[in-house]
Amino acid sequence: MTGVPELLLLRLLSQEEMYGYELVRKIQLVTGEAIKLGEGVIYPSLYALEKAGALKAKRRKVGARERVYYSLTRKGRTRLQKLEADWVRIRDAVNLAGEADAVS
Amino acid sequence: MTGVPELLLLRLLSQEEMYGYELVRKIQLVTGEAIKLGEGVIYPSLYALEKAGALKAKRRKVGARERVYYSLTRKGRTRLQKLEADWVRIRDAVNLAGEADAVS
DNA sequence: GGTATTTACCTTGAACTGCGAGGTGTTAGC
DNA sequence: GCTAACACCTCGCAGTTCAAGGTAAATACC
Repeated sequence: MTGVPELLLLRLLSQEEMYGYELVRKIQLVTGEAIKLGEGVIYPSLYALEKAGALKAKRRKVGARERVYYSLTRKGRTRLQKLEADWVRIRDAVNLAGEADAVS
Repeated sequence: MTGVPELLLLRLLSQEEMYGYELVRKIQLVTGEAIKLGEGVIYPSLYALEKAGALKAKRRKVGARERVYYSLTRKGRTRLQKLEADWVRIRDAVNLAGEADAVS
């Protein structure tokens, strides 16, 4: 209904490229622990977004360890804008419904 | 993740008892067309909530036509409070993430 | 009188989402 | 040498949401 995980991923990646494990912790950080998305959510989401052409992956060796960095494509930026708009629409609608309800 | 449909249902029914078909239109009305939940969402939700003890149903004849009116139980009010709190948590977290992201 | 729309109920099957719990191997600290 | 953190990945379930159907009565329209 709201697509919150995807929205958060695209938002963060629109700022700077990051890798999966990093995103898991970053999301907890920027939401003040309120939203915790596990790796079981993050990794499949990243693959789906990459497959959809919204993200591009870049494998990079850091020492002997490999990380997969993701960044937004042009298509990804378009998608982010749409998700932001959707979110605002839903958020405001729910708030509106709350007020209308309280008043009625 | 957010349980928006259930939240809207419980909110509306906490104000006054209503029947399924009425709820479908009411939700469109109070959200300014932004959220449209079809009968395929509403009816199963109502049954589930009734089964969970959050709603009670009252069949009433209006003319020769029968309507099923739903209203909140005490358990339903508790559940509504929890959902409201959850919603605020998610909403604020997403907003917070947006700001943190824009600033960083 | 007949027909179309609206009211009102309900079900089904599928798609999509989200997640916990698992597994592998690497690096760092003690 | 051992434990904890790092970093990747997958599986299968459970829950949510939906479009599309179907029934039947009431109303509106011609």
